[in-house]
Amino acid sequence: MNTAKNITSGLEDYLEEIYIAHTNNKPLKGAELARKLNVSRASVSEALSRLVEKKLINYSSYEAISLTKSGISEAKKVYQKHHILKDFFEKILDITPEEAGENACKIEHIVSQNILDKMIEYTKFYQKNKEQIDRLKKDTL
Amino acid sequence: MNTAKNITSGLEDYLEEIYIAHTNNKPLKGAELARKLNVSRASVSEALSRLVEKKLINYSSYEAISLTKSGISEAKKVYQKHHILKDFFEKILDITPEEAGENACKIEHIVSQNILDKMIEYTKFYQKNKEQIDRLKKDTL
DNA sequence: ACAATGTGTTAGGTTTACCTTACAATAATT
DNA sequence: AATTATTGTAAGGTAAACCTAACACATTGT
Repeated sequence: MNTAKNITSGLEDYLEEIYIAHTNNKPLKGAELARKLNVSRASVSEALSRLVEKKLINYSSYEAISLTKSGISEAKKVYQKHHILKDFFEKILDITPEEAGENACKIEHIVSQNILDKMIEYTKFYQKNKEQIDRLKKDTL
Repeated sequence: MNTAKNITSGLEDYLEEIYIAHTNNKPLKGAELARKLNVSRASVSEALSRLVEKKLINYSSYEAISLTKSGISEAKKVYQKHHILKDFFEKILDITPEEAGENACKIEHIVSQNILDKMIEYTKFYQKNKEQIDRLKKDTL
């Protein structure tokens, strides 16, 4: 199978960036994507044709890239993973937003759903009990 | 630069498995490594020559693989990362050892040192305050 | 000792993801 | 409209990981 899902980490990064432009209603062209992801225009060109093959985006030369329905739902998944991780790193581990984001970017492609679910749960728990936990922290460290 | 460090995720996996054999004083041959890592003997053969080039292991055909000094220190780093992650997933997020291990295996190659340090800190904090935190958890969930 | 089993390497391929260079097509500016 | 700038693609390469098949070399068991 090589048609729809089975998206690779590499492609997920492109998809995610396209999704961000999509949610901001900013038309996104290949050259801009290349700049955002720090890759060459040629690499973007290849990646976009793979995404078109997989029917995750609509795209033809010189036009803005747009997501298909299944592209949106795939991208949303990746984006959510990213945010669960970033949030967890920031809130629980007190990592700066930049570092949290960089790590989330890489880990989002490989972490299991189960761990993400537990991270959500733990983040919620922490937020509900911030005062008590922070007090415990002060006493410990 | 292609001589010593700059070890890739792929090679780290080989190195880690060699290190485990090393700490258990079990002589390890290529074929056994292939079985452990679920790759072909051919792939192991290639990986081992890359590790020899990088002076991380000593090895010649039909002999047990051994780590050089710098191999040991590199391997130790990877192994520690693995355990910090595994521990954190098990203890803080209540993930099964298997799943924690699988995730650690992949994430160990990409996570930042800073996050690992915070994970250690948090794990320590948690263990010191287990009762109180667990009580809070029961009240929340 | 010799056949069977196990181990290692080579050669030749694949896939993903990236690159540079060069050129083509489009858009923008003057 | 013509020039300049931007954007896109094609061709050709690299590098890491992996594979299978075929063969060479070693070890083990009878």
